[in-house]
Amino acid sequence: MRACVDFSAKEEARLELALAERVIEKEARSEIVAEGTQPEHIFVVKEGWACQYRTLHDGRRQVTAILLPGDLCCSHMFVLKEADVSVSTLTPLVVSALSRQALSTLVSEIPDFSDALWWQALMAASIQREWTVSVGRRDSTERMAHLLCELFVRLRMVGLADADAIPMPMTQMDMADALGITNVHINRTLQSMRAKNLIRFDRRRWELLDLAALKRIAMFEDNYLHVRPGCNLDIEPSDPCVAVRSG
Amino acid sequence: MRACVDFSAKEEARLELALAERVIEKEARSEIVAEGTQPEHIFVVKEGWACQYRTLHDGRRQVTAILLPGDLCCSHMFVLKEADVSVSTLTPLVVSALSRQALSTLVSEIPDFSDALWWQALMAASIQREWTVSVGRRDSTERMAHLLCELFVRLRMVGLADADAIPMPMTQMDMADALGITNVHINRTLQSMRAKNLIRFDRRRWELLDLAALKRIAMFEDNYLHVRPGCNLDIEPSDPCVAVRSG
DNA sequence: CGTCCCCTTGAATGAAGTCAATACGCGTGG
DNA sequence: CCACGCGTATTGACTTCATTCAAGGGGACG
Repeated sequence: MRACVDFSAKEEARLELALAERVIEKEARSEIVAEGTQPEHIFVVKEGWACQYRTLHDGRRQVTAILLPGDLCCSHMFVLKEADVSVSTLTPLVVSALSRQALSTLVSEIPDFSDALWWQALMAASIQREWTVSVGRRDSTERMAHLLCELFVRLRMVGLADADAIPMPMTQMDMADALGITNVHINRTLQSMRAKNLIRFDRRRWELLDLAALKRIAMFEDNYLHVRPGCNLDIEPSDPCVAVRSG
Repeated sequence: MRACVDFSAKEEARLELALAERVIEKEARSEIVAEGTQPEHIFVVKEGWACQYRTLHDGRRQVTAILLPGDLCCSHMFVLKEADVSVSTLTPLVVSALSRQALSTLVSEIPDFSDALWWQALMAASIQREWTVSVGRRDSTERMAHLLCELFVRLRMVGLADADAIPMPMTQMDMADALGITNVHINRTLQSMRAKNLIRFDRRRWELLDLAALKRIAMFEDNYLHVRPGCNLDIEPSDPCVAVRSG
């Protein structure tokens, strides 16, 4: 599922079995996890997008992560006592729920599973760091460009992006809350980017007209997301993104 | 060392032994880890402060974490391929270095050590998320207040803060890079906070004159940092902060 | 006693926020 | 089919917060 550790066929099957155990479907724009509660399960996103966010007393909201297919949701909740973030769907969502029990069973049955969990957690932390850098030190255009590059690479890794376009279910309001900008200013930023022929959109499909320029503007680093050398994002996504275990 | 898991006396001793293996001292304002390199060790801070940051091409810098005594530095580097951040000391620093080997030995010898590592990683991630919220949705005064509250609580947990004051080795420049603000504006923010009798400083010792007000301004949540109920920050720090393992 | 780094201050500028009005697309129900 | 409502996108005018640039101050240290 996540291209980080190469499981054997048997392990893969075991994993699939566990993930098939309890599959849940949620409609678009519904809350999965509420801040302050102690969720029973962690979730693995199978289809659709979700976002993780914190809301301040006065209503200000900051999205802290976008969850795409293959991502884990709230892996921290079994160690920390309660959720410090909320999670809501952006699109209709299909997730596998894993109980604490199921998780520890997997850890004991699949030798490399623990490594996979670590990889995923550290990856998420790395993305989180870069988001801090974005909101702290990039201006609105740079932030937007960085978000688009990140989403492009991540979607590409799981075969959900064309060579030059991505689906975009987020509203401008969602983006505003993700980038720490107001929705009005997001709109203006997007317009200026469209005027420069960097992007174009038709409904919920966004074309990245000049990916190289976007990366340059965003100061997007290719070693970000620790993309495997064997994982060539330029080729068609149908081509399997071969996982090579480091070390 | 980290108040998260209660080790037995024997385990504690084993841990101390490992940490004593290779102790390194660094002078103030020196680089420990450079972005892009693959460090040989992870570090446990014993004394002093350090900061983790990313630098963009054009020199803009964003501090992504402050490392205090008890904190782990760069635990991700054994899983991810190379450092995606730099780390520099703020004060003279004493750290224990652990090789990958030493780390995995500890994991196998101390049953709960892996849990401790997880706790630390998820804790760091939680702080990182809150920093994203800060730079994204808090104004300069709120950010500063939040940083001070966070440092107060974290220092208090390791017995390094008085009831109403903290040491502050960071320059206003460092704070600027941590909060995503310019140093000039940090200065103005601090002055306005001093004028409101929220803080006062004498050299590198900062008094938090009205912690309740600071928390209110920062919208600082007490469940942030997942402070254990048994860990009362109001009492004297000399009083041991008893660790209670959750679950 | 000079130098360097850090802190402080002022004036001008700029990026993003606020408020408010309008437009658009889409599904619902009359 | 059209009117309506609702959420989202767009636009303009104005304000605010923060940056920029530039200059001066103050303490530590050689």
